[in-house]
Amino acid sequence: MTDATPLDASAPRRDFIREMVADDVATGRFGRAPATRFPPEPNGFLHMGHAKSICLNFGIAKEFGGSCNLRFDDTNPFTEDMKYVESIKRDVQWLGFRWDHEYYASDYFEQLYAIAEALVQKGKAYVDSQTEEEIRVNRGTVTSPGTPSPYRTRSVEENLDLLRRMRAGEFPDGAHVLRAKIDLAHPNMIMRDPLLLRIRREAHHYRRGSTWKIYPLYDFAHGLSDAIEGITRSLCTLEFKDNRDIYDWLVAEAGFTNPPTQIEFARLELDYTVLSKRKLLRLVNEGHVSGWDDPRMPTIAGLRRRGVRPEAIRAFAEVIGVARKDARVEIATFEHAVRDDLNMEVPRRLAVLNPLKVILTNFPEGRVEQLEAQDYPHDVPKTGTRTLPFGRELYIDRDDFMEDPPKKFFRLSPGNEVRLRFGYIIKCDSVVKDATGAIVELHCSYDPETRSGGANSDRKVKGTIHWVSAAHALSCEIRLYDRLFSQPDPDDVPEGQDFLAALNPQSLVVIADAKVEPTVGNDPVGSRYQFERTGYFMSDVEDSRPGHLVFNRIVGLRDSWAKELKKG
RNA sequence: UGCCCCUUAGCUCAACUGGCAGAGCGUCUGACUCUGGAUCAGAAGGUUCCUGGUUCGAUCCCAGGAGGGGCAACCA
Repeated sequence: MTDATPLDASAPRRDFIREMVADDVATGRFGRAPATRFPPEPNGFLHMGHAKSICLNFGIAKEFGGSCNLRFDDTNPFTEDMKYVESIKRDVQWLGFRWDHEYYASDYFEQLYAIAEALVQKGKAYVDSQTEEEIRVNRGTVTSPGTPSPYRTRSVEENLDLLRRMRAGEFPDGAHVLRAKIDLAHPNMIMRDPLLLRIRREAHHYRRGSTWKIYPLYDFAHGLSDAIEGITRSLCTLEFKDNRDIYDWLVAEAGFTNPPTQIEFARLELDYTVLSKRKLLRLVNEGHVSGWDDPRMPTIAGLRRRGVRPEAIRAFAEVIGVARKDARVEIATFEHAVRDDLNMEVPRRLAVLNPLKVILTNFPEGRVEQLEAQDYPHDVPKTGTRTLPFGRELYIDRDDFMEDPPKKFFRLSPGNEVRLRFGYIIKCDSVVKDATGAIVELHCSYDPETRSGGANSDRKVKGTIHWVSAAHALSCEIRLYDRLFSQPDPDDVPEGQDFLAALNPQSLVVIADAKVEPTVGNDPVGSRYQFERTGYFMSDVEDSRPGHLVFNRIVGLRDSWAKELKKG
């Protein structure tokens, strides 16, 4: 069939999963359209790793004209909560996907129970009454076979009786457990009589209340839920590779014809952060961040709050691709996707993070000029302009002035000239300091001939810096977010410490009184900008309001000056 | 004393199952010249972990070896 398909250069490159799905379609293997599912457990917020899976599952359904369900894998009553299902639904939709059906594994409990009884009837499952400890010990180790439980040979009648009484709530937690009867010496540990059902007599399930006294384990619930829904390809991460054996065993024993099959792919690992709901939950619970939507969190909610657009996340998912090898992705790859998206979308504005006052000594007192400023650079296919007030007193960024600059410093320094973006070329004449020697302001002169767009505006100077008019600028709070951890792999810490030891104390730096051009004052919250030469920002949807503007740094601009400095 | 997965450019990763090995970042060079800490373009860069085998042809298939990872939760 490959010969029959002409090579199409414009066709997107496919990963191994899409290849397999394409093959399913070509051979009619499943006799139905490709069906996938995204199966989160509602015990935490979704993060970047889930985003990868979402893009994969929903993307395949879309590309192949199939379907994708959202199914909550809610089989553990101790950890799950309705607030998480709501956040998950919101996040999936925000990412730009719509599910065909919304399902809950907890709605399949009755069917699962029927399958359990059927397995018992067939002699393929039994009730074990060993303690948790005994079960673990008797499972053996990776290098030695386990020993069968003394209860393994119970009669079908006794098993059935016990199972029904488990369900009826006659036994306390841990008294009995339902196990598949497979092989205690199986080379795959998963297949050593895996547990199917456990007693949770007192548990309160967030959806089923106290009606159920027994709950299925992942292996028992997952594959069968897929089969019930008619999924064709069950996509999961690499660590479930060994579970595939029990997946296949169960759907076959349950009598499903043409059952779904599992394909594993590498989970996402991102530098300088953690992608584990357990760890993210600790960050939230122990107060290391302000919540699941803290802009430093790699959660979908955190990225959204920070200002990242769903387009950037989807583009990122596409570039990292999917493979069968564990993949640790550099944070720079993600930041690149974010910049790449924002660069083409958001208007430019001028903001001064660390204000240093500049007085133009030869500019008439009280005079205000209106300068026209482009919203987008020449290579962005968007247009727009705004007017910037320009006066005798300005603010520039402290970083843009050096009293004793190194060779390649093209910004302002005593006796040197620099262009003010959209404005004039100015020259630094003198530096004013306070008693401690700290620089308090600069006295400069401007060249009236060099106004932007004017007749003689083409005089060249080495650098252009951003500025705001002191009389017109709006004060604002700026939150500079940086990576949450100070090392690429937060888990790589000395013996006896955990990932919290790698937390970056500088991950949030708040600038209480920055200055921004007045044009942004009435923009709605959630507006995004590039503050020229600084980075991309979004006004915070929770805390920003007229009179108290708050901007989150989404991502900085590529910083080649920092590299220059490093080179020394 | 097991079973399974992985090893490709400086780095992080792709490569549609046998047909000239690709991308991002980084590096270098150039362009624009009012983001010079932005943006854009081009280039350099590979013994595809090692050793054998099969084949006209191997990153891909087979055997052995080395290195990394997953599996022994009544979590998912």
